[in-house]
Amino acid sequence: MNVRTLCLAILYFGDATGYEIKKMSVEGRYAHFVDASFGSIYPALAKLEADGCLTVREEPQPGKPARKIYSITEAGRQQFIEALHEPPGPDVFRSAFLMVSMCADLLPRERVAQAVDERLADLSAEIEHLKQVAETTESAGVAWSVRYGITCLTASRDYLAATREDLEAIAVDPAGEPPGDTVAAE
Amino acid sequence: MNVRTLCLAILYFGDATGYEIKKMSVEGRYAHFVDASFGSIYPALAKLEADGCLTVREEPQPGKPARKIYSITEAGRQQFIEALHEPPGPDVFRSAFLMVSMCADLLPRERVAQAVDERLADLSAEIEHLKQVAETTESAGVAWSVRYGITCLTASRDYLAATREDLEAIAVDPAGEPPGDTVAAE
DNA sequence: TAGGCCATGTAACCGGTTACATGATTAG
DNA sequence: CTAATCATGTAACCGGTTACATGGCCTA
Repeated sequence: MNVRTLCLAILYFGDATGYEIKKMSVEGRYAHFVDASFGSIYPALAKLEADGCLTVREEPQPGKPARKIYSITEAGRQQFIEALHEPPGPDVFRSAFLMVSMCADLLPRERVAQAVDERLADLSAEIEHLKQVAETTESAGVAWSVRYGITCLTASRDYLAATREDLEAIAVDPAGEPPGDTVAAE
Repeated sequence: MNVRTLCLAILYFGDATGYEIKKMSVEGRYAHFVDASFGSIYPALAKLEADGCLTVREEPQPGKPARKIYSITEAGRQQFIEALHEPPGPDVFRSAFLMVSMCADLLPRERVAQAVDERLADLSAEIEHLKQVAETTESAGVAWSVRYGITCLTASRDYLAATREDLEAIAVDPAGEPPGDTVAAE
């Protein structure tokens, strides 16, 4: 999924400015597709408008640059539906935490514990966020997706909370050998 | 996590060639960090060697280019441990399936069912793969990580299998209005 | 009064992919 | 006979990020 399609997706469900699209792609319920920056969104919107997929309406604001509110056109809707029909690539999960847990035996216990705390906090925050989305959405598809997300994230959080002791026990003893020495003895 | 660190991680646990690193980063237990291509791995290994993080040993093979087997040096180990101490970014989950499920009401039921089938197959394949890794690993950290992964993926698969009817019921009736028209009526 | 939020946009950069070049061996 | 696997490497490209430019309003 590229920024172009993301813009189409967001605008399918309502008008928005580039600034709002950025926010939604980072914090909102569109956060699991591509996290686009201004440097990619503004050019994408301009291109989309030139292609006839969007229309703009400018709303002047005293002292600020005018808000450029984009609306999707029929051509834009069609392009999005087409994109939805394309075979989706496999889901991608990239985790720096996983690298820490795989290498727990190379790290001091406190470092591993810290990584677990952070991951647990991230997980809880995301679950809370999804619960808020669940309360505000009217779309059945979004509601199903949110329940799915909450289920997966909760399973992850619960397992991590229940087994963190096992993971932390793998880490090197802070009083024992300094990190690296155990394996470095080749 | 960039390709450089990935190479260091893989070579920390044993010598390998660029070709083998590629395979591990796509299929192996390193698949959840960056999926690097040859075009990024070979230059990274050359740079790493120039930086004194790796040593190479060439193993000539009749008719094929010589295998260049890389080994990590003490400097390389230190750099990897340092990378492990850096604050890891939040975990990233990117899903085209999620876009389909969120927009289920814009798609024909068969399209949604197909996406569910594919996702279910991906999930099962990955669970099977992790079970195989579990049988072969000797590292306690890898073993913990694999159990964690199996737990999360199983929760995901089970919930999807249990609620797929709900999701498919959201899709547009194939006998009814063609996709797009329901919402397009603005 | 400092910092964050609003709001747009451009240009340089960069990390990665894709395609290319080369070629023997093995499995279907 | 074809396709995949092994095995290395380069060059063009591209989609995205980062940093920059501008500036008023609101909150701590």
